[in-house]
Parts: sequence; C-alpha cells; structure tokens
Amino acid sequence: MQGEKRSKIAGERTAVAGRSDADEDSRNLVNSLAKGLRVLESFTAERPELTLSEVASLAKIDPGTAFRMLNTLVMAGYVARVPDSKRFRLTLKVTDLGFHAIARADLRELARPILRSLVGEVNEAASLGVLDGADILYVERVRAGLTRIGVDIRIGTTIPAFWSTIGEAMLAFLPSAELERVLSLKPRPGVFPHKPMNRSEIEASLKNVRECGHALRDSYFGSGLRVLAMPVLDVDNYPLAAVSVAVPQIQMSSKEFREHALDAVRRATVDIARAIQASGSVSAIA
Amino acid sequence: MQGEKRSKIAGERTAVAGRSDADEDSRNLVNSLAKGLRVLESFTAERPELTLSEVASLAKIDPGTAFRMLNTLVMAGYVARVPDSKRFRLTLKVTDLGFHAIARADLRELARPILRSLVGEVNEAASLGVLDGADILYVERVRAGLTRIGVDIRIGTTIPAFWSTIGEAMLAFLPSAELERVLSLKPRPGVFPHKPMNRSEIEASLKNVRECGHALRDSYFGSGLRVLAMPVLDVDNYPLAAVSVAVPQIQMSSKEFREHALDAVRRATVDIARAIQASGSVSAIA
DNA sequence: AAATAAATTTCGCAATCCGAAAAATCGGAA
DNA sequence: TTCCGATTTTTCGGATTGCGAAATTTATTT
Repeated sequence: MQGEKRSKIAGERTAVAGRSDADEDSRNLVNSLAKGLRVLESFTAERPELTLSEVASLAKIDPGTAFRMLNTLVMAGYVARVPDSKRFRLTLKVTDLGFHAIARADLRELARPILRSLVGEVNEAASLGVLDGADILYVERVRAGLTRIGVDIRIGTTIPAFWSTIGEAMLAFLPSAELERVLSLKPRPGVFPHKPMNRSEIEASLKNVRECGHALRDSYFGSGLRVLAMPVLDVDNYPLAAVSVAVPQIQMSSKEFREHALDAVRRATVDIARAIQASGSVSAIA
Repeated sequence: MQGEKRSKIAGERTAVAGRSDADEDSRNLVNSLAKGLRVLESFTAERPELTLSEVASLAKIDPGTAFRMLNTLVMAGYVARVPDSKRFRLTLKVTDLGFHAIARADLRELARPILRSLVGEVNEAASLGVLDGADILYVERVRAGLTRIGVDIRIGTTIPAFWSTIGEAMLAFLPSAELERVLSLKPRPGVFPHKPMNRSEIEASLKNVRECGHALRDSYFGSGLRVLAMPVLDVDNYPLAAVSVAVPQIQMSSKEFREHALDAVRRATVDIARAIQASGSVSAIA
C-alpha cells in the first residue's frame, strides 16, 4: 500500500484522508529498531532467560529476524548467551543505560517533570513531600501560574504531619509501630491555625484514607484550596513520600475533583516510586 | 568453509576471499538496531540532555537517520523531548530494562523483608550483594528513610569485589581455586577511591574475615558509614551472597556496632540461606 | 534409531532505510 | 521589526539490507 502511494507521486498524499495520518507517523520511524526494543522488552524479571523461539513469539517477530536481532544485541553487549544452553539473557550493560537516565538527578529533578504533568487546565499546583520526623518536608512544588494563590508553600517548608494532606496520606500507610513512633515525636515549632486533633480523630481520619487510598480535603490554611494527596509506595507498600494536587474550592466540588484528578495522581505516584527505586536514596534537599 | 559452500551455490559474492569474514559477521546482524543502541548510548550522566545534532555526531550517524531513530525511541517511550527546548533525554522506562537484567527477582523478594528487619533505629541501610565476575552486584537494598545519607549505593550497582565489604565477606569463604579465578578477572571500569591492594594485603584481610566470620570496616567511599557484612552460606559453606548493614561512623564505635548488629545480621544470613534452599533457586550468575 | 522440535543458514525479492539536499523552523543580531 | 545562520524536519530516489519462507543442521524426545 505504501508502494502504491509512492508510485503515485507526491501530489495525492492526502487523497485518502483516513490513511494519511498513520502513514505519516510511520514515515519517520525505523521499524527494525522498534523490533529490537521489543526483543529487549521480552525479557522480564519473571522470565530472565529466553530461547530464540520464545523471544520470537513474545516479540511477535519471525524466528529468523529474532535470531539476527539477538545476534546484534549480543554484539553490542546487551544480551549474552547462557553457557551450555540455548538461552539468552540481558547483561548488566543494560543497567548502565538506566543509570544514565537518572544519574546526577536528585529526587526533586526526577519528580519535577512528573509533577508538571499534573498541573494545567484545572490543577493549580502539585507538590511532593516526605516525612521528616513528625513533620512533612515539602521537597518539590510546581504551580500553574504565578497568579492567584495567596498563601503558598515553598520548597523546604515543614508542616506537622497531620495538618498536611500529604502527611495524612503518608501516615495512613505507615506500619503501626512506625506510626506510634512518629506521633510521639514533637513537631517543629511554628504558627499553625488549628489545635492538634485528639488521638481518636486521627485514627478515624487515617482509617478513612487507608480505605480510599488517598486523602482529600480543604486546606487548613485558609488558602481556599482543595487538596488531594496520595502516597508514593514502594514495592512493599511502605510510604516513601506523597504527592498532592490542589484546585480552588470554588472551581469544583470534591466529587468532581476526585473524578478528575485521581487517576493522574495515581499514575504520578507510580512513576515517582519507580524513580526512587531506580535511583536509590538521594538527599531530599540538595 | 561456509564461504566455499556459499560461492558454489550463489555466485560470486565471495569472490574476494579476504572479505568473506567481514561479510560473515555482518550477515546475521541488523544494522539499524545497532545504530539505535548507539543513540541510546550517546546519553550519559555528564550529558543527560542532547539535541538532535549532538546525537547525530556522537552516534556517528546522519542527522536524518538520527531524527528517525529518536522518533522511534520516543514512540517506544525510552526517550522524551524536553519541553520548551530542542533537546531529548532518556526516560525512566530505560531503567525498567535494567531491573529485568538483574538476576533472580525471587532472590530479591525473599531477601527484602529480612533486610527490612535489619534497618531501623540504629542501622541506616541493609544490602544484599552477589558476586558477578570480579565485582559485587548489589541486588537489593533497604534504607531507613529518604532523608539522611548523602552518597548511596543503588540496586544494580557493581563495585570491584575487594573494595566492597560485601565482597570481602564473600571472597573470604570462596574455595581457593575459585578465589584465584575471581582475582584474576578484570573488574568493570569505574571511578573508585582507592588503588588496588596488593596480594598479601588481600590475603591477610580475607584470613581475618574467615576467622571472625564477618567483615567490618569503614566505607571506602567517604560516606561516613561503618559497614558490617556476613556471607550467606549454603549447606556446603559456599557463599551464595552476602548481607551488609551500615551505621554512621559518628554514631557508634566499631566495637559497639559489632555487639549491636552481629547477631541480627547472622540471623538474617541464616534466614536468607534457608529461604534460598526452600525456594530451590540457587545458582548465581556465571 | 527415528521422529520431532528447535536453531541456524540460505536466498531472492522488494520494502525499507539511508544520505543528500531542500524546506521549514528557530534564534539571534542588526 | 527584518534578515541571516544554524538546526530541525521533510522529501526523494535508489540500492542496501532486512525480511520471511524454506532448507539444513542440530538437539531433544520417543
């Protein structure tokens, strides 16, 4: 079909409107590179070693092609033949590529593009916070614009954990022993609008968050913002950090907000979890 | 030999005998995949963002080709365009490949909860490493929290075995023939703080570790950490892996550290050894 | 030993990829 | 602003090279 189009000379490209899009996309791509990447992707943690025919069927390519692809990857050092078997496996050279993706970047840099993807049309701001003693430390924050928002949180600010929506999201997923320890710590001094809640209020609130998987409420700081926060969980469901987004209370109801933001925030937390796992620890504030 | 056969059947492509080797190599390779990999490799820690023309010159390919390669990588999700600029950068998806390359997901999973039990009030971090050639590969690592700790080791990192405390713990329990073989191998390149020790120093150090049953020393990496490591031995006393824990040097002396951590670490190594035996998965990487 | 399955190689066709060069776009400098 | 230079993006023809089917070799099983 592409052959036809080509022979028709360059005039009629958009004759068939429906097709021109797909063709246009594929025009500037390299198919064999895409196939080679599919070969790499067919190796997983569960299936770290594969035979030629397994690769062929997983990557949906002809065995002959798979053979050539694997040979190329072996040449390049990304794949090795397992001795005394017909199987292949990824080498550690592949991990070098990954490190280049994240090297030198601290948690803030890794999180910033992800947070940026959360603010836009509706969301005013997105933040990333971590637990530091009894407080939440704001590690990164991205705002939609410089306009609006009176009271704002700066990077480096600390707020007692259970006055922060981010804090709620994290505390709710802490193992109970850890939670006890954190609640027994004394928050840093500062001027805050509310008096501390009593223990049973905290329990009830955290239970609710744990069940929903997120915390959602109006800001305690009189900024007129509605805030939704979700924890960044590691593979064992331990909270490493939490992400929040905010919209003006007048702009949408809690229900609308949740419907609108929840999936995007969840995706962001997964991305950040991956970034943290991949990069190991990085000092929160450089 | 294959060249002969070929020329009998298929005409004169191999007329010039000298060339047949080169032809033979390239016959089963896919050139555009190799070029695409060079594109990925042109991103490094020092140059995490590149323009099209930089990629083209670094990967030694035509700008037009580089454009198509980058488009393909963007499609596949391994590269992203940096907003508001003409630059490209690797995405975190690249790190996924790396994790698939790290051997035995099950080993990590069974070790993680055990490592987690080692970190807490005093210990900053606990790690599990295996021998990979002449290097130690960090397979899993659990930290106390995201704050604190400057320099840290990522999962997937490799360090020449005798610069790593985990390495000392493993080498000390290797059969002497194996030890010879490992010491004769060349570690992966990298920037490391110390020059290699000479042979007699290594001997003395390993002898000491063998007698104590553990390795204990200050990190060579200037992180201000004190590290204690013990091997995970199978039923034949062959070292399958090693566990380490770390505390800040200022927090306690070596003596206190040993008294505090030794039993817990020993229990952890025994647990991991048992778990490995139970799950049947034994072999490290060749 | 035979049969079956998998891996590797062959081979011809043409689709695809390449490179050069044109076109479009961006970024400064004047 | 307008112009110029550099970079990115698209075009295009041609031949390279990658593709798939089938043949051959190798291994695995019955």
